Amino acid sequence: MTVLTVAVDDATPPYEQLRRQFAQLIGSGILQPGERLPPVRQLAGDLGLAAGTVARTYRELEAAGLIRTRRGGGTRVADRPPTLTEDQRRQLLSEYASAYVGQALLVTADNRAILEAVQHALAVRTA
Amino acid sequence: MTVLTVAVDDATPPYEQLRRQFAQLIGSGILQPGERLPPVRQLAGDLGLAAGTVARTYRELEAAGLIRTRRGGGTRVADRPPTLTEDQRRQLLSEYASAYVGQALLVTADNRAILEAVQHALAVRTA
Amino acid sequence: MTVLTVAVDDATPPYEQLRRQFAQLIGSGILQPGERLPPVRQLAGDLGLAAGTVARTYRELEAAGLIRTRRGGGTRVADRPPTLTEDQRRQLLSEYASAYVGQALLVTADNRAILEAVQHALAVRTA
Amino acid sequence: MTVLTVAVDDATPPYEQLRRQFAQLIGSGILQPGERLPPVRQLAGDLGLAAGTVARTYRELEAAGLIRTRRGGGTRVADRPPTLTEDQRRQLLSEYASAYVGQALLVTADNRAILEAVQHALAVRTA
DNA sequence: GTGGTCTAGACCACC
DNA sequence: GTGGTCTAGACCACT
Repeated sequence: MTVLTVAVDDATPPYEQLRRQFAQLIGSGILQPGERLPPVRQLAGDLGLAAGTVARTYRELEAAGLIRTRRGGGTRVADRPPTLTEDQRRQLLSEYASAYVGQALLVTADNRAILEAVQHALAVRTA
Repeated sequence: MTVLTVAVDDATPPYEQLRRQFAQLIGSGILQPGERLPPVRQLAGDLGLAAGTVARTYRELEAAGLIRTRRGGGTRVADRPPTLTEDQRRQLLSEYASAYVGQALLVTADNRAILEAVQHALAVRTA
Repeated sequence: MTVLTVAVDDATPPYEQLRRQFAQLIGSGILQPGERLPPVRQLAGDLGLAAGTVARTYRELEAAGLIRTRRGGGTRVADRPPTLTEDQRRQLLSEYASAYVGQALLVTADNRAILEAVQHALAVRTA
Repeated sequence: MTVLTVAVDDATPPYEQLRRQFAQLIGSGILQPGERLPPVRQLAGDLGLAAGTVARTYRELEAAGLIRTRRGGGTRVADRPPTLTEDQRRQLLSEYASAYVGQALLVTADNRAILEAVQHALAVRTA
């Protein structure tokens, strides 16, 4: 679970950085339904955060239906994480791609490299 | 210039959202060297922000060498925006791609759609 | 910590006056690595400034790598403040000396007094 | 007269940077009583400033008694620039030296280099 | 309690 | 008219 990182110098607050990472891990299936998340205090210690900060992340993930917390039973990925309509999927994917291309163009004018970087990332993620 | 937007409900602070957007517009060449940026107060009004917030965005862009401001003379894109080494380019591109793929997998498991969305965004941007 | 002062009638803005003073205190070792800086609001109150003004000073010092701030955790001198190349050192020292001599000549034509004032200041600082 | 420079990226406003430089040139005798200063518009053009900015510098120098302006007669160094008491001289010199030492310590811990830089600057100035 | 950000409006420096 | 800085106070994120 040490895939998780928090960049202190990022203007985006830690609880939100964490939330996004969990959302990705769950949405991509790397974290499977029913799988256990690390205890709040342990994760907080590992990342150098206060427990309350991690607790807030879990609270927001639960509100979004991505995880479920049971008293004394730890925190687990929800059995059936909420889904989107096909239209919403397309819309979001298009926005993400546009944002990525915007960033990538800042860094290279090479369209081919921009595509290959995605292929590479896909290969790594779905390995 | 109304391509610029600020999402109030985003945890990332407005001055930083704006900064990133300008960085992309400049890096991708949509804003050309020497081209004028909107006056601080006008942009602030358009976006519903305080002038100081936009001023901070401009200040940070100038510190990064992307723009050049002259008191009383407006704000323009720098003549020679700073460049990166080839290694830095590759590193950044790889990070961006990884983040995009992470988001995309949240929304679809279809690798082909993930790539096509990038191709589409490229087509639009470089049109 | 009341070595710090802000001259209201100086054309140099307060945030910059403060920044320079801290830079000197840190660079000369009067403020040691790890040592705590006064809280933003306390310092602001002591100096008759708005909190945001002091906050800006701290922000710029952090950007320069001289200090390290942690949300909710106060502000401290960085562990390893950044260093300069030998060439940069010589260049800067030469500029500072030239500026000093320029000021001193305004006030006395006595070369010996100009040197002795420096010796005296050195004795005080490194005491 | 091209000894004069204005650093655009300095937080100290141009009119004040200029004022200090003239004060030094006059106080150190490099500009002699009665000697002519460059016309406002010419100097403004050379430095890339608006005429009003230079005019303000001259206005403040005249208010301080360092120069005198006569209609149609250009601007000249005052015949008897105002002087300071011996105590004021000592006090100011001490402050300047202290500021110099503060800056220098930021850049080198070598007391000897700090003194030699002053000797060098003196040699250049009084050459 | 500590730092970060934002607003609203004011004044200054500059072109 | 344009950018820069400051204030005063509010709310948020974090320890």
